[in-house]
Formats: sequence, structure tokens, C-alpha cells
Amino acid sequence: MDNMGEPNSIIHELLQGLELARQLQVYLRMPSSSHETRDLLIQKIISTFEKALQMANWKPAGDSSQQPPGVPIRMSDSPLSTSPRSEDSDKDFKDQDQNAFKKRNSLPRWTAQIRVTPGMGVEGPLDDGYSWRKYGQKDILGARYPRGYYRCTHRNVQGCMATKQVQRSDEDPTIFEITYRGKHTCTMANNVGSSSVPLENQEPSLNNANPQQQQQNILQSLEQQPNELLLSLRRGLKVQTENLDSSDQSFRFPVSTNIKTESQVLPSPVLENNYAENFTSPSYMSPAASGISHFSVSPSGVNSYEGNPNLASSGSQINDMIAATTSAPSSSTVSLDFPFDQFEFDGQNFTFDNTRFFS
DNA sequence: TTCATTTGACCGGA
DNA sequence: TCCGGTCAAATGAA
Repeated sequence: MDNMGEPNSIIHELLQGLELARQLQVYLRMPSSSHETRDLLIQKIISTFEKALQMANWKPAGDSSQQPPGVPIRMSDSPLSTSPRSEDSDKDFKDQDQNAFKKRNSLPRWTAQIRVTPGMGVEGPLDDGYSWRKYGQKDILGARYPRGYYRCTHRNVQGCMATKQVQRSDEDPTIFEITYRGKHTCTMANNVGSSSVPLENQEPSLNNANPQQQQQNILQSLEQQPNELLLSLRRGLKVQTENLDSSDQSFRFPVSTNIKTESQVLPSPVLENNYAENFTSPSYMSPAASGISHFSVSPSGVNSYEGNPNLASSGSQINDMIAATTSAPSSSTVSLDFPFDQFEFDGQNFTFDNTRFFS
């Protein structure tokens, strides 16, 4: 934490990695580019990030006895119980629910923000690796847009008590604030960030959490997005952390480096709208109130997108879209978008599971 | 039939 | 008492 490397150097390395990733993106779009070149670029990117990680005193995960692998973001000391779960008793889970409800304010909690700025192509592994199920929506006093409530799909089966809330910002409707609560204890959590296992080979539940339905939900929501928002989903992904507890430690990843093709990302109906799936949200961001991660989406020159002129919208539907995109299982995708779920940033340190990132 | 979302009702903390 | 968070019945989609 307090022995972090020179931030400027780290940023320099990260920027270098970014530039390399961009180059890779270009190469990947050129059918004639050679594998050697791509491999070389990938190697460079990896070493760049490794350097940055060294500078940040990054330690390989291994002390995460409580934390699921690949979910490296440290929670601040939280009272969250990780007590053993009963696999076969709904009653136990109901009891847990009761406790969770009583203690809801003591659950670890952290916030991410996703910004959808005009013109972007949200491509990339924008999922957080978990599947979520909406269980409520509520109008919040003083807020223009309703808040959506989501919990882990595996709650009933595995007693995973993780929840999240999605709230569209009043001040800037392009910003969606996602508040995570609780810690995933489902098997999904064990798979998230597993660096060597391709997503498609991971826990089946990752993919069988009805991705079609989630995709369809996205689509439904999209069909009612304003053109502006749809257009905004065309560009690249930019990551910005701000207000991290050491005020000036913020940094920005203008990530626009997708190697995932749209056809890999989306079912054709979605592609017809040229909409890209999956915001990645941090599985575990710093819960510190000061540690809001700001995910914004910015122009990246990504091609091919025309908003559907027939689209209309409502705030809650956009909320759903964002929520769904942050929750949709990533299925079998490979991307160079920054994988937030492998990214640890507790104010001064961050870690990054680069093996999965580049796998 | 199964599973997810919607939405009004209910609960509990402040 | 208010309001945020959750429950659960109704509904819809696959």
C-alpha cells in the first residue's frame, strides 16, 4: 500500500501496454498479419504489464485464502461472514437472507461507475464473471431514475449472498453507478479470474445462467435506448479511477483494444443493432467509499455501428441494460479489454491477472 | 416446465 | 414515519 512504485512509471508502462494493445488490435483486423507479429505484440504487452505490476509491488495471488482466485480486489476488513454453507437447505439460506438483511449495512460495499459517453463500441469482456438475477427495482427518493437490485443467481443453490445495485446518475445520465455488496461465495467466484482456464471451459453455470435470456434482456433494453445512448455504445472502453483514497493516485486506461470480434461477442440480433455486450465491472473493488472506480466508455474509432432510429428509451430500461451487461456471462470470449475482475486497486496497489488477460 | 423479470407489498433501520 | 431493501406472486419467454 505505502510502498507503491513511482506512479508515473507505472502509468508509463501501462500506457505503453495500451499502445501495444492498440497495435495488436490493428494487426488483428488485418487478415494478412502474421501470427508471429501478433505473438510478439502479446509478449510485449505482457511484459509491459508485468513491469507495471512489479513497480506496484504486485504480489501474485496466493494469500487469498478467503478470496476466490481471480477476484483479487481486496475488501477492506469487513464483517462479512464466510461461514460454511449448507448445500441442501433452503431454510439455511433463508436464515442467511434474514441475517443478510439485518446486517445489510455492514456488508462490504463498493461502487463502480460506468459511463456511456456518446459514441462508443462497448466491446470486450465487460462482464464481471458472475451471473446476476434481478429481484427488485425501486424508485429512489430524489433520484430521477429507479434503482435496480440484483443478486447472485446462485444464491438459492449455493447461498451466495453477493448483490449489486444499479443506479443511473441524475447528474449525468450517461453514468451508471453500480454498487456491489457482499462477497461471492458461489463456485462461480472460484472460476472468475482463473487464469488458465478458458471461460468456455469453466464452471458450466457460467454459461448456463441463461445467457440467451440475459442477452435478450439486453436486447430488449437496447431496443428502447435513445439513439444517443446507442451511439454511445459504439466506442471503446475507457477506465478511469478517481477519488481513490490517496487523492492523486488516480489514473486512466483509455482502453480501446479489442481483439474480440463482434460475432464472437454477440448473437446476431444484437449485432444487427451493432451493440456490444458486457461491461466489465470489478468483481471486487475497494469497498472504501472513497474508492469509486469510474468506468467510462469513450471513442475508439471502433467501426460499424448505426443506432436504430426507431429506438426509444426509459431510464429503468437503460439501467437494466447496464446491469445486464455487467452481469451477462462472458461465455467464450477473448478480449484485450481491461479485465477489471482481475484488477486489484485498493488505493495504492493494484494487481492484474495478466495471464488470463492475455489468454 | 423452467427460469428470469416485474411490481406491489412488506420489513426494518434511521 | 419515511424510505431503502427485499420478498414473493404474477407474468412472460424459451
